[in-house]
Parts: sequence; C-alpha cells; structure tokens
Amino acid sequence: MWWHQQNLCFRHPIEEDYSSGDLDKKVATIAETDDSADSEVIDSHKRREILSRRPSYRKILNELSSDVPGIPKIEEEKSEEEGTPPNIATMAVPTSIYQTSTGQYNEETDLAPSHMAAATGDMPTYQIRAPTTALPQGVVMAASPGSLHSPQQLAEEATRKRELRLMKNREAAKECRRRKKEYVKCLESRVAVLEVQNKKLIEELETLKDICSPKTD
DNA sequence: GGGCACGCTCGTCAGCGGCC
DNA sequence: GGCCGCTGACGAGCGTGCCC
Repeated sequence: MWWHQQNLCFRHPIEEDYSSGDLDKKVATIAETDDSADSEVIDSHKRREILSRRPSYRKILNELSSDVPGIPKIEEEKSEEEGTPPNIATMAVPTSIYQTSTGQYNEETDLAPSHMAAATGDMPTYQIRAPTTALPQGVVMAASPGSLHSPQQLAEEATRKRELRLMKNREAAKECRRRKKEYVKCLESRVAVLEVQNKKLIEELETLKDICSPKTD
C-alpha cells in the first residue's frame, strides 16, 4: 500500500487502477477468465484481494494530518444533522495546496486567489461533521436480557435490536456518503490546483527558453 | 401527456477490521 | 469471540430531460 502524499491527496492502489466502476469490471474479468473449478479458491482469493477495503475516509485524512502539517484531524463530534453545528472539525486545506477561507494560498505556486476561486469553486475549506449519534425520539433502548422471559418479549427485544441496528447503520451510511463527497471534492480541488500549477510551470519554462535562447537576426 | 433513459439519493445488507 | 463502525454493493424511489 502506498499513499501519494505530496501535498494533500492520496490514492489507494485499488483506487488507482480500478476507480469506482472499473473495480466491478475487474472482478467480472477475473470471474470470466478463471472459470475452471480448481480456480475457484484462487478466484475467491483474488476477489477478496481486489475488493479489499480501503481505509475509511476519516482514517485517510487523519493519517495525512499526522504526516503533513497543516491538515487538522477529523474529530468525532455530536451535532444536529442540519443547522449550524456547535462544533465543526474544519479540515483546513494544507498550506501547500489549498486556498484557505482567509484567502491564503499555495506559497510554492503563488497562485492568485482569483485563480483558486475559479479553479476550485467556492470551497476553501472542508468541514467534516461527525455522525449524529443521538437516538431519535421514540426509540426505546432494549431492556436487559435478564428481564426477558416470554417468547413474545424475546421477539420484541429482537425487533428493537434490529430497529436500533438499522437506525445506526442508516446514520452511518449517511455519514459515510458525506465523507465520501468531501473526499471527492478534495481530489477535485487537488486536480484543479495541480492543473493551474502545471500551467504556470509550463509558462515559466517557455519564458526561460526565450531568455536562454534569444533570437538572432 | 406518456414513455423511456439516465442520474442521484437513500435504506439495507454483507463483510471486513478494530476494539475490548 | 462478540460487538460495532465503516463502506461497497444492490435495489427502490424520485426527478429531469428527451423523444414521440
């Protein structure tokens, strides 16, 4: 596993080779090519290997924050789903790349704020909100197992546990998707910044060429 | 207006990995 | 070993644009 940690962004090997839908194609390809009975185990292993889970978005960003100064960690917090959250773990963009909310920008590339605004859209910082873990009203916590006797009570307990699990998973899915969006935005921003940086370097190169090889009449 | 295709969002399931 | 969080995958529902 390797992480491309120059500046902010990073890629998982799987992500690099088979981004998004390509992964399914790869798995399908393996399934098609390894169709012999003996290859089932290998096939399963390959599938498992390919489908190996990437680190969570929170983990990715937190790892980066420990390696790259300027990237605050994503912290757990509790707030309402909408409205102004009391605490927002603001993932400020790293000084090496991103424009900040105060108009700071990459000192290496010396990008103009206007360029940044145009390239990245209005997205100077990333705000990661923690999942809402508070139970909604009406959710009754399960009674202690020791107090259950009749099959009916056991069934109700099982139902409550299932509802609770589904509710938690529902919220987790929402949070996961939100983090994924932030992650994608991050990558898109990095692409935009690098494009500007690349363009600037090309222009600089052309300028140096002109200086070093002046035209002779 | 109706049908269709496409994209997006959401809930759920399944499976993995971390923690105790 | 069980619990729990995270996330890919899948299907359903909905909105939108296009064509007839």
